[in-house]
Formats: sequence, C-alpha cells, structure tokens
Amino acid sequence: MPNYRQESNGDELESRLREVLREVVRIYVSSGEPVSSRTLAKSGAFQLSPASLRNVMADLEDLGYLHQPHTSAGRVPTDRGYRFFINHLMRSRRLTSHEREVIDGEVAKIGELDDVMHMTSRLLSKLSDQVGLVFMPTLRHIAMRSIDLILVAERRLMVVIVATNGVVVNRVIEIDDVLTREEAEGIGRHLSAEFVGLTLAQIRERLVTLMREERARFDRMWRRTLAVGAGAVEELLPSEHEIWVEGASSILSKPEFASADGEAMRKVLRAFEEKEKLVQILNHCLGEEGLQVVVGSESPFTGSYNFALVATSYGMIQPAGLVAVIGPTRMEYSRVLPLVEYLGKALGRKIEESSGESVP
Amino acid sequence: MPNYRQESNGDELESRLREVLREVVRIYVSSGEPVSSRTLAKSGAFQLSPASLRNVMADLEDLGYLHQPHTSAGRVPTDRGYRFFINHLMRSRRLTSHEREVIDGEVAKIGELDDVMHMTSRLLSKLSDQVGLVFMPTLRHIAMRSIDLILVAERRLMVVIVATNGVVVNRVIEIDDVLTREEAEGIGRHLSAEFVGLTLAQIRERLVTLMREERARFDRMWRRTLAVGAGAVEELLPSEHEIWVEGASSILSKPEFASADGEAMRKVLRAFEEKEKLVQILNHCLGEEGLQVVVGSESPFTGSYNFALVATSYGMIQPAGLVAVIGPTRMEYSRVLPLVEYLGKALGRKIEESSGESVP
DNA sequence: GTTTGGCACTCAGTGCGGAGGAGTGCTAAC
DNA sequence: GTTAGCACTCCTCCGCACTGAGTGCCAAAC
Repeated sequence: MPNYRQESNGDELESRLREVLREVVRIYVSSGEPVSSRTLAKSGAFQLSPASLRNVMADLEDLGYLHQPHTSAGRVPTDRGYRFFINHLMRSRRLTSHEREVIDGEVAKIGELDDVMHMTSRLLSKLSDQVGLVFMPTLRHIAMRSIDLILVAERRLMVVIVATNGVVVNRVIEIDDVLTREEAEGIGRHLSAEFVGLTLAQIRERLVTLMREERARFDRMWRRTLAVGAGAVEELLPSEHEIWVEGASSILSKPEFASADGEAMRKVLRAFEEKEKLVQILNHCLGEEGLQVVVGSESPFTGSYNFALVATSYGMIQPAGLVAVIGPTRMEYSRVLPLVEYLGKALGRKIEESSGESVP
Repeated sequence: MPNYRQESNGDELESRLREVLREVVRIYVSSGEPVSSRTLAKSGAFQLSPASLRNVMADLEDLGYLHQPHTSAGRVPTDRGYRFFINHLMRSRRLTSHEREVIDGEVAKIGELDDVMHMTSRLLSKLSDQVGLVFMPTLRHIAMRSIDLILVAERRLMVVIVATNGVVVNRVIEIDDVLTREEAEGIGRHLSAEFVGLTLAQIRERLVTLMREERARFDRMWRRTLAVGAGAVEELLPSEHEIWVEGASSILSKPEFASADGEAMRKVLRAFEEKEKLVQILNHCLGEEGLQVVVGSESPFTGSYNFALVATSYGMIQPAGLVAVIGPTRMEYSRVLPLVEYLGKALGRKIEESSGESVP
C-alpha cells in the first residue's frame, strides 16, 4: 500500500465538507484559478446554491483546508487541503493503455545505465508535464557481483563493477605501477575472487585488514592487487550520488508562474540546476518504502515555492534509487501518482532483468 | 589565428566611425541599455559634443552598424555591428591569473570522461555567466586504440573502447550466445588484434568482408568473435553525439529578458533542453578550425532571439569535439573569446594526456 | 434548521489621459 | 567641421475612476 504522510483516519470531515473539498481541488487543479462558490455550483457536483457553498467553503477555510488569496477572490486548497485530498479523497486514475505502451516501449530499449536513467526522467517529465527526476544513491551499501579491470593507458585503469542490484558502474583510476594488459586482468581476477559479495564499505574494511597481513610483504602481485583495490575503493566511495533532472523548463509554463518575474523564475531553475539540495531531499525520501508525497511546506525545498514532490523507490531486491516528479502543489495527483508508481516498477524490473541471473 | 567569419579587410570604416562603434559596443555590452549621444560624450573617450556624436551615430546607422529601437531611444549595435567589432575592433582581454588557476585546478582533477565534460561546461558557464556547452561528436571517424569486453550478465557484455583521441567509451550490448568470463576475454583479445587502429566505419566494412571469408565457416570462436564485433559496432555507430549544457538559467538573468514574458523564457529554455537542434548547429561548426563566433541572424538557432555562439574545437591530434558558449549577442566578447579558447586547449590537453602513450 | 436570494462591501484588474523625460534631427551660429 | 539651441517624437510612469468578480451576512422561504 502506498505510504503517504501519516494523518489520523479520514473520518474527521463530515461528508458534505469532504465532497466540497474534493471538488475544489479537482477544479483548481485543472483551471489553476481560485475557485468561487459560483464556479463550484455550476460544476454540477452539488444541488446547492452558491450561497450555501459559500458557507461550506467558509467552514473549510476555518478548518485550514482552504485559503483565500484576498477578500474578493475564490478559494485555493492549502497544503493541508492537498494532504487530506491525497490521503482520503483522491481516486487514482489508471494509466491509459497508450501511456503504458509508451513506457513499456521505451523501457524495452536496451542501453547503458546512463541512458536508461536519462530516458526515464525524460518520460516522467513528458508524461506528467512536470519536472522528472531519477536518483541513484552512492554504492556504499550495495554488494558487488563482479569486478573487472581494463587497461586504458599506461597508468590508468578502468574499473567496471556490477552490483547485485544490477547497476553497472565504471570509473577510470590512476595507478602508480606500470602494468601490462595481462597483469591488469590478473589483478582483476584476484580482486573479484577476494571481494565479490561485499559492499564497498565492507571491502574497504577488509582491505585494511588484508594490508596488515603478512602475506602482502612477500607477494608482489598481491601487494599490487591491494593497491589497486584501495585506489578503486577510494575513488568510488565518495562518488557522488547521481541524479538526472529533466524538463525543468516545463515548470515555467504553469499558470502560477505567469505573473512571476524573471528573478523568481531564475531562482527556481537554479534550484534544479544545483543538484546538491535535491540530493539531500531525495536521500531523505530514500528511507521510506513505497509511494511518497511531500506537499509544499512539509519540506524545506518544496516549501520555497509551493512545490510538491511525488517519489517512489525502484529496485526490487534492494532499493536502488528513486524516481520522482516535482511540480507545483497544484498538480494532477490522480495521474502523477500512478505514473510515478508504474515507472518506478518498470525501471526496477529493467535493472533486475538487465543484470540477469548470476554470472558463472 | 582565430578564424571568425570572413569579411573584407577592416579598413572600410574611417577611423572616427570605428572608434565610435567600438565605444558604443563597449558601453552597450556593459549597460544593456541603448547608448545615447550624451552617454557617449560623457564616457570620456572623445573630445566631441553630443551633437557631433549624433552625426557620427547617424552615419553608422545608415551603414547598418547601429540601430535605433525607436525615435527617442539611443542606439544599439546590429549583428553587423557586432561582427565588425569582433573582427576588427575588439581587444581580447587576457584571463586573470585567478581564472587560469581555477581552470587549471579543475582540469587537473581526474575523473571519468563524463565528469570532465560536465565540469568543463560548468566552468564555461560559471566564468562567462552564460550558457556553457561541450560537444562530443559520434565516434564514427575516430580510430580505436583498444577494445575490451566484460561479462556483465549471462547474455550481456560491456564493450570498452579507447579511441586514439583519448576518449573512452563503454556500452553494454546484448548477445545471443551464453559466454563464460574467459570466453568473453578471449573474444576481446581477438577483436583487439583484428580491429585496433581502424575507425568504427572501417571496422564495419571489414566485418562484412571477414564474414564472407571461408574461415568463419569452420572456426566457432571466430564466428562468435565476429558476431560480437558486429553487435558492438551496430550499437556504437548510431550512438548519439553527446552534449553537455550547463547554466541555461543564467540566460534569464540578462536584462534583455527582464521584460520578456514567461512564454518567451520557456521557449528559450526548451531550445536548450532539446539538444538535437544544438547538435545540428555544433556539427556545422565542427568543420571549421579555431575560434568561431556566430552572431545573431547568421545562424538559424542564434537568430531566434539574438543569441551569439562562441565556439572552438578541442583535441589536438584530431578534433575530438567542441566547447562553446551561448549568450545574448550583447556579451563580453573580449572576455568570452579568450575563455573559450583557453578552456578548449585545456580540455584538449587533458584528453590527450589522460590517454597517455600507446598501450603495450 | 437548512437553504436561498438579496445586498452592501472589498479589492484586483483595466483603460485612459496627462505629465515627465530622454533622445533625436535640424538649423544656425561659431 | 563643430556646437548650442530648439522643436519634435515617443516611451514610461502615475493617478484615477470604473468594472466585475467574489464574499459575508442577514432575513425570508422552505
């Protein structure tokens, strides 16, 4: 079951209020303009006059679910209103078969990890018309399935690591020794034999132990192996979380930005370009299981300009990372939530499958 | 010598006009506002009254170097004015030692190709306060220095190729056979022996010839090798040009956008997000040698919103790609040109050196 | 007691006109 | 050739009144 933010059971609002709140959210999300009692009456969802609806809306405002930008304006849901809507009122709309087809088709294409992530964030953005994000945290706590070395230049090795969650990472490191191609391959085999099945953090610990051992003093090959191993670990460990952000400009086409000045727009885009902050927030989400929604002021980032974040983890055996959508709080949750969920599953399956069964 | 766009010699403007044009460009670039005769007189560059300058400016307008947004406004350089300025009037300002230090420091950091490109585009953007671009074209015409295979899963191989220009590319391909690790390595050695020194395009041709040969009919290993080779080539050949774009949002902070509406901003950002068009333009620039400047209407892309592009190729032995800056035509060419040039050289050196001498 | 019509009130948005000001082109004097 | 003066243009800003959407409240109707 999706795990949104907790809130007491959903019975705390009498049915009349609930229906009005739902309708206000529905209309506001699709129009982008404050909802007036008259609009609400005309929507046909109620057999009530504007005047009656005004009373209900006033109640909802008192309870903190709606808000009036100014006296002579309609009403807009507050973060609290969205929260209640998401937790208790929303009816998820299933993805259309067309959407499923597009996703399945794109995901079926094979490609490098990088491309897959990129494509996924693109899909997220395109199908939700919001900002799409894919996040892959550091490898620190994921076990390695295989380790290979490739001689790229005289003192440069490419380390290729396949993790048990199917992620393939490669990185070029520099070494002190001059190696031949055969030596490099030999060292690779040694490393594999010694460290497969451990996480990077464990490998590092083990390296320290091994380096103290007697053996290293006498075996030249062994010493070299440890040196390369240490180099690789130090290079990979602090390796940044990777993050793919796509469609940031789609944010600007939202009506809430129509009146914003250039400075505000720039600020928002900067926030997406500087990915460190995003990483922070996503890292926080990574702890939780299942679908998560963070609305507006519930988080430091989203709070800044009434953004909402919809995220889910992907990866079946161990969560490998997150897929997410960021957009204005006024977003079509009933569409975005299933979309994020589906893409998360698709990406997870893709990664699992691409790693195949265990390697001989 | 930098190779800008050709234009007849620079003597076609009498000295008085030249000086005024230079000063107008200088002032406009730093202020962003149309330059009036009064501002020009106050700048101290001339011993002339506003009235005289008005005459000169009127001449420059007749000649098409300046333009008046409306009757009671000052003057702004036209594309033609910028062109003349860049070709004949500009005095490149040397990079400050601080800038050099920053660049050299960043470039010295080792990292994967991807990171290096990313960092370079970031530097370009940061130091020029414009949009920074790094472009790496397809591998089609670049010779391979080494080829390695790594078994990633039962039916998946990672192909790692080092090109003679120092670029390291890796990609996962799917194969029909089930291979052991040793077999994969063996096939890798075969491929290396056969194809090192050829370009991808040549490899493909050669594969066709080899497949027709008798030998393939009898040698199972050889057949497998060819199959894998063909798979890899087909996967790599159409592989897109890669492009790194950084700092798109900095465009929005330019005064020319202060009055622009959201729609215009969105359009511009979209242009940077959809990279295909950029690739087209950059591919065109790739033919030329040395520093290039394309101003405004001289190109279909830059024409759309008075953009200018400053580009140079990097890579010493063979041009490996381009580094470029895109910004409003009103940009500090005297700073941006040296910056692009320096970063292009730094990146080229970096790539050359990181590929080291030939591998045993 | 819930619903509804009526009514006064608030307030953002719009359109208009006039004042202000920046800048030019032209002409006549130096 | 250079410059001061002057009339003219046209953009920009400001204040103003007007409009219309929307509310809150009250009293009557159901």
